[in-house]
Amino acid sequence: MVRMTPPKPSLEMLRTLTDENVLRSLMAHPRLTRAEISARTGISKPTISDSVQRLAGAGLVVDTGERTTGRGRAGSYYSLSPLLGAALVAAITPHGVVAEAVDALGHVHGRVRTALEANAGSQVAAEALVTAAGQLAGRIPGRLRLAVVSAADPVDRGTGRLVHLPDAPFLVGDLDPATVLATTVSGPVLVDNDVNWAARAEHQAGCAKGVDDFVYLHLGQGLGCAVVSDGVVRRGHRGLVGEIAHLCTAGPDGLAMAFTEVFAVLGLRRPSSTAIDVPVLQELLARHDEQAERVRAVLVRAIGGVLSAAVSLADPRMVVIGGEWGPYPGLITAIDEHFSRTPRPVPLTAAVLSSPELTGARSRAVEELRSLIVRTARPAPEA
Amino acid sequence: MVRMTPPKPSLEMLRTLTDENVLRSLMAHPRLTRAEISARTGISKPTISDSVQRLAGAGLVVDTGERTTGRGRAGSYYSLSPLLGAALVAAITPHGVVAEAVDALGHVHGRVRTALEANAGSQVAAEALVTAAGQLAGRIPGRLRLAVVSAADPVDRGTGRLVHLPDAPFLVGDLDPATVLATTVSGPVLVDNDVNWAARAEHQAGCAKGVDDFVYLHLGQGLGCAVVSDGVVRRGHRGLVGEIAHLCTAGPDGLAMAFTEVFAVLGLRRPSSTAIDVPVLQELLARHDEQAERVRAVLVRAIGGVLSAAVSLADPRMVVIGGEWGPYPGLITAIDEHFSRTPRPVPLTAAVLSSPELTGARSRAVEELRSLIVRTARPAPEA
DNA sequence: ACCTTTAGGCAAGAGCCCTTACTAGAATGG
DNA sequence: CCATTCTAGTAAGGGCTCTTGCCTAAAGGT
Repeated sequence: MVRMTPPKPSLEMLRTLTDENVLRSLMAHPRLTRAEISARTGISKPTISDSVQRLAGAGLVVDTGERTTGRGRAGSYYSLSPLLGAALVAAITPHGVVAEAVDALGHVHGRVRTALEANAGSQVAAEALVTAAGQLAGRIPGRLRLAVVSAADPVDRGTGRLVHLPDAPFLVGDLDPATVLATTVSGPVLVDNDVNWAARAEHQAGCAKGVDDFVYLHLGQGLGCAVVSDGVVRRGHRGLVGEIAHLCTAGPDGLAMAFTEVFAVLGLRRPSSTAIDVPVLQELLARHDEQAERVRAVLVRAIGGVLSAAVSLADPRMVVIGGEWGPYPGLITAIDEHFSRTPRPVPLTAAVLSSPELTGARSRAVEELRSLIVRTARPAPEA
Repeated sequence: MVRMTPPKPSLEMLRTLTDENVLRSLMAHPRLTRAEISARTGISKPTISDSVQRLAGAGLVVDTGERTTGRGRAGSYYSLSPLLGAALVAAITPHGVVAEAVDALGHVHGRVRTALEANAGSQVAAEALVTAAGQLAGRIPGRLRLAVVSAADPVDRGTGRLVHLPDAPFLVGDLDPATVLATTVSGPVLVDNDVNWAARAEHQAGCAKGVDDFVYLHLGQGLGCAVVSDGVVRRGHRGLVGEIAHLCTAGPDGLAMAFTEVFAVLGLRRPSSTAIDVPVLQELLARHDEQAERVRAVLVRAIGGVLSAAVSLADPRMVVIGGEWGPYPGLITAIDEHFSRTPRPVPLTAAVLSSPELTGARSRAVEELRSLIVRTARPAPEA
């Protein structure tokens, strides 16, 4: 359903729109003269001058003091006020926390890495997150106005909390980023799982660039996937799109079973855990004896079953495979070969980005920060 | 990615927006005085008067000649011009063609039904469609400005043509509604399959009203489903979302096989066809002997496998079951019971609407016609 | 007959954007 | 050194839209 009620027209709306044009121009280009903004937006010079004056008065935009050089009169460069603040981008995995601050221009202002011991627990992760956020907050001129968090666990869409699904590993553990960051970050905290952010990154700058419908299959310690439909990562009602542990597929002897169950039967799960034993699996994928071939064939068919579901329910233009062991060279070609014999084959590609979850979260953070700035025509109070 | 470049502000834009407010008001209410429009939109009376005068001059709006009665000065009623035309809504199944004309108010102006003999072929269906469209075009004051077509086959999203997938029945047959209707309909022809339209209908007015994430499972002669995500029916890259014939699920003896294969093994397909034999299946669902129970158990488990895929990849808030034999009372409760023992159960409901595909297509037609009218009201963007 | 109520019109005013024309200032070229 | 040329920015005026406030017209109630 499209918007039923168009917005009420008013002169204030026009002014706001002009200001938005100016701000967006300065977000795309670090410094511009009023004449350049005018040329870029197609809005007349006097109108731009008015808007810049308004925005400068409100503290959103500052005269940098720099001047143009070259023929003609020197122009004054304007840019976004540094006090507009930044967004926190954080990725939490069982191995550690990575956090950075990013401003409305998309520039990264600092990066903090905290390693975590295995099984350190969500409490420790939460502390590492807060510490990192605090350090970053001290390094930037403004304050942290929002946060975008990637977590290596399913995320409840409504609450932003990490959720534990049956028979799926709970890698990070019970954690509520919004609560944890409430004191350090003044605005909204957006949380999603790493696979979804990775898919976003591959969509914007990776192997799925420009592909508006694709599926990203993550094969690592956990099993997950992301569904990008009409250019957007779809999350579903609770945010659990792509939690494929229980997807019905083919196991050994052609028996139907849950995807995660296949790994259990093959002995590829870590002891007393529902997580995949990645080292064992990688070692197995490297071998070429008969037993390894047999296991690999089972895996390929199981993954094929998952892809048949993805093709049926998402109709992707391509399938991207990522994760710790998914893009293993021999595996992809084997899946591809199996897949090409199915009734609806789809091109298969390995993910190409490193730390895609951070890239994806960062792009969302920049987007969100920009729209926050445009929405609130108000300067961030000094830190 | 949200819009990067906001629209350029101008007074013309305000005027256009005012006109759109007026038109949308008159689309929601058949006749209104200028004062009523003003009250409804919150825009001042003089502005509305200007706009109505403009639109009346352009022929989009007409003074009906009627006047208000009651206290106070009598006001003139205005309404949309009947010459604005209508949209064609058509549903094509192997059994026949149903077509109607609908105007911008959502009123149905005529309905034509043409029965088709079994296996009549797509040629005959195309002729029936053209004939029906021609009849309807003669019954309305304006002309047919667009068409929305429902077809009981998968539809290619890019071309609007019906496509034949391996191992799925090709019920209507090779048909290109856009070409067929080119002479009768002056504008765009939107085509989608009946399951997607049915899901749209259930979303807007049926059992999934207000539910922005759900899955509609169609169990009839063909097997299909629709995925509604974030309030919109998702179609995927080629428009083949929901073509679940090859989805890997559990068959007899717990063997993994394609969904449609289960029916083949159970002997529930029509002879030398990939279509489900609905009468046989219905008869079987009504029986209660041991063999029927056994077959039913297999079906329930197979459908359960499909639903596990839907839950994993779409995370619906609910599952709606429609189709000729899907909403069979005993079947739904059996699926529900089986489903409730899975790790991620989701509420199950039977579809409630009759001819949902027509309802869904009609609502899209009205929406599209309205937006077409609003678009043509604004000055044509120069080439 | 008079009052109340409502639709609609008119006039004044403010705001926003645009065009045109002008001024200011910096590099270039003789 | 001065004139030229080119560009940034400003000023003035105009057109357009929306709003407020007041007025008239017309119908119903008292």
